[in-house]
Amino acid sequence: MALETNSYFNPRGGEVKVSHKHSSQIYCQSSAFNPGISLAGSQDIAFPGDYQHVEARSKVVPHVHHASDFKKNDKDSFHGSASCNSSQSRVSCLVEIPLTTVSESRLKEKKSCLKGKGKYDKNFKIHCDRDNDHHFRIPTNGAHRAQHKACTIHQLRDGRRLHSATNISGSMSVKKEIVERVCDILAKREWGQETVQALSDLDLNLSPFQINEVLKQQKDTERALSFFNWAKDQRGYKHDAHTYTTMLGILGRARNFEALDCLFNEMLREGCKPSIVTYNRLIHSYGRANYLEASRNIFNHMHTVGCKPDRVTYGTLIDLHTKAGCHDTAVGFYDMMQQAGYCPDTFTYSLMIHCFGKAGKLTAAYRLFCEMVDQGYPPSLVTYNTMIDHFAKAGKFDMAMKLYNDMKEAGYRPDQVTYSIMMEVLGHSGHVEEAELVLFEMEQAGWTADAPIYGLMVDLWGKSGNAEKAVEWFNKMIHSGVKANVPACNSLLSAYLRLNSYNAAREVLQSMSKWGLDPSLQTYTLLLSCCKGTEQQQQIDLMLSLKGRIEHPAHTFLCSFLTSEPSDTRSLIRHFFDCMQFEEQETKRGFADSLIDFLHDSGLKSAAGHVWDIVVEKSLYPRAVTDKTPHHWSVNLHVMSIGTALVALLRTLVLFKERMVTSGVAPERVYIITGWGRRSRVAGASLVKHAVESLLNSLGSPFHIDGANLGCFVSKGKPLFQWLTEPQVEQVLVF
DNA sequence: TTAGGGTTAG
Repeated sequence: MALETNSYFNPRGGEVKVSHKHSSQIYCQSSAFNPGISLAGSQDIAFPGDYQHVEARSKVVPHVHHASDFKKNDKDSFHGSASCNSSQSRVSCLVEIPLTTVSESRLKEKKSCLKGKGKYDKNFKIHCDRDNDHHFRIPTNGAHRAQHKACTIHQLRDGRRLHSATNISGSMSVKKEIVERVCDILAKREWGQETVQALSDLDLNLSPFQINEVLKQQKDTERALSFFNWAKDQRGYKHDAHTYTTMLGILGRARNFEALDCLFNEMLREGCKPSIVTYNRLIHSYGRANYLEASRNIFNHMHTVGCKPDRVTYGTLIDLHTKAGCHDTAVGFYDMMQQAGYCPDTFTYSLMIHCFGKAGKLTAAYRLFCEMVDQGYPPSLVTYNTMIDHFAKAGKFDMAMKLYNDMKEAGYRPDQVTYSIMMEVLGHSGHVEEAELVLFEMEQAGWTADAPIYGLMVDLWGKSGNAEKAVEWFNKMIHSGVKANVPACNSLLSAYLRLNSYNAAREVLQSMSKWGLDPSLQTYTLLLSCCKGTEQQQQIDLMLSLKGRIEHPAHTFLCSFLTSEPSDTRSLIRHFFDCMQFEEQETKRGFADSLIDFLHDSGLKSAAGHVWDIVVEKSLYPRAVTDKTPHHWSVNLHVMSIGTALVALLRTLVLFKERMVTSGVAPERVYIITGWGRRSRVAGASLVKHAVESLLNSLGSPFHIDGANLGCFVSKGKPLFQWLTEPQVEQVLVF
């Protein structure tokens, strides 16, 4: 049963749709216009006759939607109303549903009507998609299905054989029951002959719609694919763009790209045209697995096949590139989106605010936040959380608090993310006890602490050097019935390693093993970053003693790296990072940073250099080496450890020298950005900066601090080139 | 016909 057109209420891009979703449902939906309100709710009401219930649902308006009981009137139709209210506006729709039983042929000539009328506050306007009367029409074939439907439901509940789905297509609840039955069969056992038999016993001709509903509920990839292939073999059945898209999404989520490619080719071969959603899912699947180039290739491919990217396509690409640290590319996609005629909405604005914040461009982020408000797009809870986080991490606590209050004023209640942000900021600025108070406040507000929240408390106390409090919170987590997870164990481990309490650290690792928690790449990063100083060998032993149920690639890698001199270092490193393809870039960067620092510290400079080369090749440091302009080159060592910063600097200087030799042109200026340094305790006293400075000074470099930026060394290109060709410098550069 | 896609912290 389809509604031909909707009534649109559109104050600031929000809309209210009233649609006849199905013969048994009326659907009233409103979205996005009030900054203060975010949650959805729905209300089902009893509805006599063929129409089982009317649903008034709102994505935005939480409490006030209303749908009246529909009453039969003397014109042989039902009438009633549905409304959505918010503090700023009210929308209500009067609906009238004729209930005349007509023949199919007559239906085609004369369609029954559903009339809707909008009422609204004076501040907002209603405009209608098709006509000014706010009329919308639905075809309906009335009550003659009711009898059949009742019979089918009865049979389903009876557990007897079902009618063919083609005969019972009229009822949503029956469709749901069929889907549930199929899902039950799939859930009961591993895929096999029994499953196939059980499915064929149902004797159903499932439609692509139903197959898709089943697929959406499948958690197990293999099972989903088996079901998908089973469906394909059913007589008269053909997958459509929806089922292909859902299956592609499942394979993408499981990172099974071989099967994904195969299925996509099959889709094309079968003449099933990929939709915009198909392409968006492919872009997302590849991108989340760090195959960013593949994502961009799909984006380009869309143009060649005439599929115009939409706001979601651009949003996905913006998000992926932000996560990979390629902020400039993300901004490029944002510009492209606008050139393609899409103005940013709340969602896209939030993505870009996140992007600018991650790129360290707080002013640009806030400018965009203000722009979005000016443009009439209310910030969402996510937008507020993001902006608060950026301000807080930059130490602008007054602005963070202002936005926090604005957010509450706009009607949002802080959620777990908001509380986490507040806790983290307090903890990292030395106020761990206040962070505890925020956690209690969170619990009073009705949220329960989960493993990540407990883990955060463990982490904060651990980082403040208080392992006792860290373990106290860890135990609180266990006692509250929350299962420990790997990050929480990592935090406790880190607390002990920080204090050189190796026995306690070993106990944590043993507990992890006992609980079946396998060490993660972060576990190895932690262990590696502690392997320093006089007790280095003891720490290395601890690290190498670590074993999960399945050996982590980092274990194999570090063993072969630390126990003997590997024959082909570069291919070993490359192979390891290939194995880490699906890890988050940030996580891999953390491991690489610890590894290079460790190798540099242990006098294995050559190996450290190889690791740097390969992580650059793998785009783990997309922002490290950039050109401000063609004549202004720079290397950014801002968030690196000392060892990594020095290795990166020397390698980049070699690169700059090669570029000058090849092009025969020296840049006007070259910048070395050290910032305040990740390891710095006191503002302005960056350990990275001092390490870089002493290296440059010891070699008599032409770099110097220029202007107000104390964290930036500058040199002109020509004297730099001369310096780089001096024998004692060349000697240092080769390792 | 119905349905399918993108965001924040740890």
